[in-house]
Amino acid sequence: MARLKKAEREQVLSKTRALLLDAAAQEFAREGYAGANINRISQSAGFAKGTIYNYFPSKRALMLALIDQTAELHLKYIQDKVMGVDDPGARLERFFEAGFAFIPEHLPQARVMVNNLYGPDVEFKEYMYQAYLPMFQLVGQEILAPGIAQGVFRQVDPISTANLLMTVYLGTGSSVDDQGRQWLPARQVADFVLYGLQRIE
Amino acid sequence: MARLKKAEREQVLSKTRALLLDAAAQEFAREGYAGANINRISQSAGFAKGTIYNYFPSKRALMLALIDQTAELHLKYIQDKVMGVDDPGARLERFFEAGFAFIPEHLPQARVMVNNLYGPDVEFKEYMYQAYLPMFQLVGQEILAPGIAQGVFRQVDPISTANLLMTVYLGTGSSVDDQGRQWLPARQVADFVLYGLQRIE
Amino acid sequence: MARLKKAEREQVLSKTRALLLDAAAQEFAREGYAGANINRISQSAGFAKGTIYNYFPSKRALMLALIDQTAELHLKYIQDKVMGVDDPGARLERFFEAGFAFIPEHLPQARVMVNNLYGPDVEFKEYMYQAYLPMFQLVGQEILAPGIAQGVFRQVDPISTANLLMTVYLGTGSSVDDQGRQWLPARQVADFVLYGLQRIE
Amino acid sequence: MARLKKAEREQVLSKTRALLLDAAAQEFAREGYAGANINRISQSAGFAKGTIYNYFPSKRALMLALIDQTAELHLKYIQDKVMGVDDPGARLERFFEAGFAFIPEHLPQARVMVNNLYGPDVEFKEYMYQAYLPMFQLVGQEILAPGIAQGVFRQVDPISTANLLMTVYLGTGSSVDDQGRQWLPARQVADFVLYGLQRIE
DNA sequence: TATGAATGAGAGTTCATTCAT
DNA sequence: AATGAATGAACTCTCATTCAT
Repeated sequence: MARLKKAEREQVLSKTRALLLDAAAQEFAREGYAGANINRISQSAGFAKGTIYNYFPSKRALMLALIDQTAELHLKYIQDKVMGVDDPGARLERFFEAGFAFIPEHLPQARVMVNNLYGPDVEFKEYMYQAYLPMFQLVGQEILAPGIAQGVFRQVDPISTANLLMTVYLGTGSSVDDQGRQWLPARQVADFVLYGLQRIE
Repeated sequence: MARLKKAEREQVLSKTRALLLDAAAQEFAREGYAGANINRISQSAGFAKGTIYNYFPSKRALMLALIDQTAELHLKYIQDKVMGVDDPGARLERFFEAGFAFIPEHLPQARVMVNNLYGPDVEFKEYMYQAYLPMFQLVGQEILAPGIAQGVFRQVDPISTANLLMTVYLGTGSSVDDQGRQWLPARQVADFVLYGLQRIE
Repeated sequence: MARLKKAEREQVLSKTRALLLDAAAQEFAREGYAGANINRISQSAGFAKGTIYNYFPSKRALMLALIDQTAELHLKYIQDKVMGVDDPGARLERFFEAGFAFIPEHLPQARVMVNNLYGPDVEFKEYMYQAYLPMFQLVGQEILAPGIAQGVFRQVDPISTANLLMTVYLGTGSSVDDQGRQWLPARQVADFVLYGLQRIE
Repeated sequence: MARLKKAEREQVLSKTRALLLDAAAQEFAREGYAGANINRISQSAGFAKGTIYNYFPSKRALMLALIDQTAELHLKYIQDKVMGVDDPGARLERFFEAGFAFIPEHLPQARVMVNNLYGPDVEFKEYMYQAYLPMFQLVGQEILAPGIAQGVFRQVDPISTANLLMTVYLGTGSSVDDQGRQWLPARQVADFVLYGLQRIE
């Protein structure tokens, strides 16, 4: 039997892993963590029941890996766009724009994140905060703080406001129906927040 | 004919029911719906495991009953306070005030509501919307609409803004740690929203 | 409170008992013994759950009482008609005639008897044999034996043939659909058996 | 790809299935359907309690599979012997002979069939009729019809008489005690029926 | 690495039975 | 005698996980 070269093998491995994580996202999104069926995940990814345990030691570990992957993906998706401009107001607009664009493109992942954030499992919730820390910091340090310093935004506490913005973003972003249509228009949410942050001259 | 008088019997029944719903709220809050153990609920309410089925035909029905009970309680708690004043701005302040006060007083119930609202179970989600419709209407028709009409608030769409306010309220309200301390100060959230609604002269 | 006279009280008691046995017959017929619900029996007889235990100490005892009652009723129904004539051939005809007439008139009871006779519960089966002994004897001693003695029937073993006749009767008699219509015509079964017993001259 | 060769795997699977069906037959025969314990079946077949659900999706499905298997086995057992001779009278003798021989060799299965046939569960009853249709047809079309055509049997309706014969066969065949001894001698039953069918010259 | 049969703890639910009233 | 709330054993079924191949 021909041996795969190391690089090839790793590619196969990581492809399998990605397939499994993707299937997991869909299952977790549809059924919730407790209701998710790990055999079904493995099979809908195209593998047999047991295969998933070659990649993740347990159902919980699978969720944690999915959180990690999503947080990274999510940040990368938003960060580039936000940092592409300099003005804090424009950055905030970009944040909402990219943030809301991310959701329909990665609907299952987004749903799982929201489920975890507002769900009962404290381990997942804490893990989420760790994983999303960079995004909190992006909002707090790269958008709000400079905006306040430059007088673009009114004087608010950057940390708790970052929190608030994230809450609004995630809460409204998750308000999608089964076809992924948002019933709280992104534009309007962004407008509301921008308005609420603006300095009155 | 029953030996207990009708009134007595009904009192016992509704007390048991209330105990069970209370225990259910705690269990659902701690474990989530899927993770909740219905026998444990019955037992932590002080009954044997079978007893709960004398009151609720299934685990799902128990959750639906809890949603109903909480929505009613929640509305009553907030409505009185909101309607106690006339000015729309004051009403909005009262709404947040009472809303945030409700949460630590009924922490398990509040958590369960948020879990359902942001959780994966669509039946529960839809049931929640039905049950909370009166509160949506309170915000839209008794606070926002008159406020806009009187020029207290700027021109926004009352329906989707009611939605947004509810989202902010629930999203931030649920951001409590295990001791029920809110890490997004209610005052600040309310201020932000009030600021965002105010008309600029 | 007016006391009922002893006779009246006994009448009420026995009426309640009869109602319960009747409801039991229907439930057992529809659900089988194991599937029968004792609360449902009590309630469909017009009483509360617990009442049935004032009359029968257990579910098994209820079935045994039903077997007793039915066997007695069944025998009485057939015996009179059979003994009303003298000729063994006529008696056999009467036996099938009355036997098949009994079934649609007491369909639930008949079904329960057949279930027990061909069912897995050996206690019930043995109890049935005891309870139906008089009917076996009716067939063997009042129909077959004199018939053979008089040369009306051919020489067969009266005991095992009685058994066979009962089997044919019960087996074919139980072949009724949900409206109680027999799909093995009684007339034809009787003819077949009579033909098989006749002496060839 | 599975490591066992396909043929090997299928053999293991069908052996396990057969063990489970056999254990099921014994349990159903002893306890009846409703009283049967599905975990006990799995364990008495030598497996853990969950294993049975890898082979049958539910208790009902297990029973249906058992009916199918038994009907097929039963038919094959009888058909060969019946069709081995040409004369309708001989065929009828063979039918009873083989039929009665089948029962002690497959006692649990036979009992379950009779339980279903005379039991309260209409779905099982109907399924039984479907599954045993070929045997009905064997009796009607390969034994009675030619026998009547050739003048060996008297003029009877082949369909309802087939029904009657099956009833007699099953009813008397099931009259066995716990050691499998028939208390209605097969010979005698067969004789009776043969006698009843014969043409009187 | 992939497989899938086997495992067994644990869940929701049913219901015969008890008993205080 | 009648009631019906309470009980808890027992049941069917699910599924995360293991492991021999």
